[in-house]
Amino acid sequence: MAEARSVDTRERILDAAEHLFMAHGYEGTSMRQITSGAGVNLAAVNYHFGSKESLMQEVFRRRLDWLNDERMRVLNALESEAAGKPLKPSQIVDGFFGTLLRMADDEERGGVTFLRLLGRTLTDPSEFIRTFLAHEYAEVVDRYKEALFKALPDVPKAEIVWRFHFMLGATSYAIAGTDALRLVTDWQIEEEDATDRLDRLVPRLMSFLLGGLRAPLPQFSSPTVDL
Amino acid sequence: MAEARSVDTRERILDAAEHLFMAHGYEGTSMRQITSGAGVNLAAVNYHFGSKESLMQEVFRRRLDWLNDERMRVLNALESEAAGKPLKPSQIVDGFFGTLLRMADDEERGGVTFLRLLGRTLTDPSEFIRTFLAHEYAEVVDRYKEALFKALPDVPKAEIVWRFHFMLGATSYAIAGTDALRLVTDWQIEEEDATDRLDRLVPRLMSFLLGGLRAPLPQFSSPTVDL
DNA sequence: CTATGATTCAAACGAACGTATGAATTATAA
DNA sequence: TTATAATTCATACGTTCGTTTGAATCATAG
Repeated sequence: MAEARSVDTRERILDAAEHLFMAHGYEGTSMRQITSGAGVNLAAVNYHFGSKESLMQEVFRRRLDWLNDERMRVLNALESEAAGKPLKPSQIVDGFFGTLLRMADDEERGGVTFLRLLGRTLTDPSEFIRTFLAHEYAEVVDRYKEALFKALPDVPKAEIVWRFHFMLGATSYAIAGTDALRLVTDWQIEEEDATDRLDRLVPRLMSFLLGGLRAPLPQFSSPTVDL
Repeated sequence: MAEARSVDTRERILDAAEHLFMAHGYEGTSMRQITSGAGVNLAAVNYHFGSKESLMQEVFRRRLDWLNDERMRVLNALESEAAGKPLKPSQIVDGFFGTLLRMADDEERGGVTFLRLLGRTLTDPSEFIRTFLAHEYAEVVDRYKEALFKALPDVPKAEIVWRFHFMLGATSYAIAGTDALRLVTDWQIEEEDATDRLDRLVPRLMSFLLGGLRAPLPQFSSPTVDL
């Protein structure tokens, strides 16, 4: 078997695809853009991955396998250290979302490119993508949900699930980077440069997520509560 | 001028496009899907709108013009009633995000279909779409940011802008509907049916957003704060 | 060195894409 | 009714899409 070349080619394709899918989306990226971006022959994608869909899945699997393993490892460590007692919500939130955000600094694991790709893809309309991601995430999400149930016994489970969902949305936007509505413009934030911004993003987002997670429960029945 | 037919045709195209863009995205929807979905000739889109891009913009303009006018109206009313005093954060958040969410019940203004489309499009990679949306939103976002600055004088402006961004993300996911990671499954929330869910979503999300907006400020310097 | 399998390559496939055309049809106004 | 403008229609254009093919090139094991 001649592996030396093919491994290189596979990796080059994955890198190019990751970047292009991030920049232009799945449907908006053509095979020819990918292969020429990777400097390989057009047929290489179908040879190594079978199809464009399979390539997309492999782009995510390469990163998500490590991420979700790491999330599991962190949660297991926290729980064994707690010895049966409930964890702090901040620990759980940091284990799930902090672990994700810290990938931004890890260029070997895709860095900001993959994070932006993931953030944008979570709302992607393509059915096969959402199905694939849901499957990749199912186990780890379940574990973290259970941990939150135990950590917040007074909050209805349905409420926790919703707030998990909201936290995912806030995080997704935080990492999608290019602010959807140009809310964060450079002239507005004079005091920090671009390198600082990422370091500060994590504590910023964590404060927000925890504030939302532990907010007072909503009052359904009463009309127009004035809080 | 023969308006009777063309207005019908225009509207039918916009309705079909709105639904298809929501379900399959901009790039994932073809002109032929749109025209056959609307029951009109293939050439009708280019005749009435000029191009696919212009159609996309018109799909949004039709809804956003009303939404942002309404947001302005609400904020103006609140501010004139407050007579110079700062507004409550809850009033501002409800004016911006509540006004949006209440479109879900208004079938004449697109209902949940448009809300899902908007939620998904805010992270869309296409440059022309983000540019267009940023322009459509610029004025109203600026006014609401200023109101928040005044309502929260002790919070650094940069922090408020970021939290606005986070709130937008949480809201986007809340309305994108099809839970990205299948977090919210039917069997998990037995006590409420689908019709209830939307009514309850607004107070749920409002609690979360306000909790996040008013969360303690993040501590940047200290490593691994244990809150 | 040779044989075998893995990989790369140029070229082509049919299908679908957004758009344009010019004639046919319909509505409006004189 | 007739002239004129607006709209619809079937059809086709040129391009790009994802995928396939079969030969050429490479690496490696016997």
